[in-house]
Amino acid sequence: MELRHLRYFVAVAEKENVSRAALKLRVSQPGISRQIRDLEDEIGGQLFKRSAKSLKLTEAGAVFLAEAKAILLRADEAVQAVRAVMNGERGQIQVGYAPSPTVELLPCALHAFQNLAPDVRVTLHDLSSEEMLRGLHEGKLDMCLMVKPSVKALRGLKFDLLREYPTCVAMSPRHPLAKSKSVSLKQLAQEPLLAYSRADYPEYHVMLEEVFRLSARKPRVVEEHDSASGLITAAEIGRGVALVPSCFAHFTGGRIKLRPLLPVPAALPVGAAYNPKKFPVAAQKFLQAARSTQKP
Amino acid sequence: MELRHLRYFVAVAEKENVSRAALKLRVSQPGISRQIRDLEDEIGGQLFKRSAKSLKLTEAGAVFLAEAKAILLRADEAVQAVRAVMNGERGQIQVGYAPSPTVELLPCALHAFQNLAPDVRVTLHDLSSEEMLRGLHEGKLDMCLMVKPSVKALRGLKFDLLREYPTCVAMSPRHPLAKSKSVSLKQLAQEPLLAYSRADYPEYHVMLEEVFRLSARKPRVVEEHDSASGLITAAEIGRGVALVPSCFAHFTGGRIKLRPLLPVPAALPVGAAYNPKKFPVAAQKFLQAARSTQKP
DNA sequence: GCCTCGCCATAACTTAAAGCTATGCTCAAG
DNA sequence: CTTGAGCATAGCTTTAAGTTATGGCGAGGC
Repeated sequence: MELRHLRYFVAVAEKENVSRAALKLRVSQPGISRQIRDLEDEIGGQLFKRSAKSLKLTEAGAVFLAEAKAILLRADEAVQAVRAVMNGERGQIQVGYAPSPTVELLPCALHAFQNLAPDVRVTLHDLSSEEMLRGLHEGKLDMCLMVKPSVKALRGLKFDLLREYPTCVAMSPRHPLAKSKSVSLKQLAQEPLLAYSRADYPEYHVMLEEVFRLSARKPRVVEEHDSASGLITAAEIGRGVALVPSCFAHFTGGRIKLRPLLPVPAALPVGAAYNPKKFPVAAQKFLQAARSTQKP
Repeated sequence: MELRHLRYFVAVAEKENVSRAALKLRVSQPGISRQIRDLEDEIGGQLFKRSAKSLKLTEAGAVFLAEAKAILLRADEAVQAVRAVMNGERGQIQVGYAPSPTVELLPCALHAFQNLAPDVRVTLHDLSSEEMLRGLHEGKLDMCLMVKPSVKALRGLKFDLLREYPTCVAMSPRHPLAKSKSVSLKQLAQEPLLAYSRADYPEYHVMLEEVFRLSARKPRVVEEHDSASGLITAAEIGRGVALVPSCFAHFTGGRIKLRPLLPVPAALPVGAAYNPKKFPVAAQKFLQAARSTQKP
């Protein structure tokens, strides 16, 4: 039995007339007659009561008509569904992300993507940079929102810049510097400094050195933390000040104040990394959605 | 797209290997390759990621696999369902019946049929004899449980005898005759008689004449009723006695007593009428079930 | 580093089956 | 009784499914 049999059967059943059905299906009448007979042979009984002038469904035929229509409809829907997946309108993507740097970008991107492709499920994976790059290479991740990795670390992956957050000075609202509009490098050098741990965040210390190259005094790092929340909490209770990207404002609320540093240092580049060799349409749409969000 | 494409696709997807699938399907490997390619062309995208050594489903392919399996299953079930209808194991039959004469037979038959063909729905139609015979001729009814019609009335229909109920005398439990085991024709002739109306039940009056042919005295009909319940109620309150078939015991409970008449008159023949030209398998099974019930 | 093996794709050909034209048969209406 | 609508059958054509033969590609072994 093939779908053709069902298509012919449905047409004949609805027209109760082989010739009309043949006309509609753009094939000859004997062709239909033959296929219907073959179908009846396979099922093992009559689907139509034949009279000289027309044919009517038997009870069994009526049951089969409902079934056949349902099957044909289902087949149509299946093709539609698969095409939707191929067009990135349906399906699932695996997205890695670095929580702190993407605190502003990620919600915006997700929101825009929700409108663009509501039937694509996004699975988020909170991962380290290394894990993300590995996941992209292995094909386990479709895209990652993260701080721009070094060209060497990318090894064939692509990176699209989506945001740049200037580095700011974070401090307790009660800190004297919180009253001024900005902080000079000279002022900063006199403060006890809170930093990310050198072991886990070597790039952060590269950035620190870069900032203090223009300064006579070396930075006085009094504490190291292995997470953004630890760093922020330490700043909040006044153990020192920290250099953080401006986007941290989105999750610190009023706990700390952020003040621009002068001269303005290099900004933190945040964006999407992906493997151009394996970049599903749905993930492309996600990137497109992320790109469409305004850079504030 | 044909079911063949789906069958091939499912086999390849499950084996992740065209050659093995070809072996299982008993066709050559290039044949399968070709059909899969045609399928992909029609859908408009890849269902498999090809590598030299094997092939794996794409995301779209995975979605289509689930759909294809469901469609094939559905098609199988459809054929099974239709075959069940053809075998009279499923479907619907229209059964006419005369309520009073079938009060014992009908429940027995329905019960037996319930066991024999639980998935056939029986639609019951309480009809007059004429309506039943007409319905059978017109094909609106598949079978009728009724008093045997005259050969002339049948006009090509068939009748199978299922029960014979001897005619009895019905009377109030307080009636003097209720104390004796049987009633003689002579005793009956002295009682005021309750009868069905001549207009609606001519056959009943033929029966009355038949019974009283052996009697010197003519029957003294004091009331005529157009329904069994009216007749029984009249007997219950002592307005006379009535000649009714013995099966009436099944719906009168203790309201009236039934006593055999001596000499025993012709019994009431009750059975199934049907049109042999149009006698669905399910209806045949119903008749078979009815026949299988014990004649009490 | 090259060979071999397993597996898929393509090409060319064969065969099965879908489809076409022509025609016959049947029943109903005129 | 004829006519015509409409289904079935027969015989032939064409399409497409299926076959065998072969080439190419990458993994794994020597």
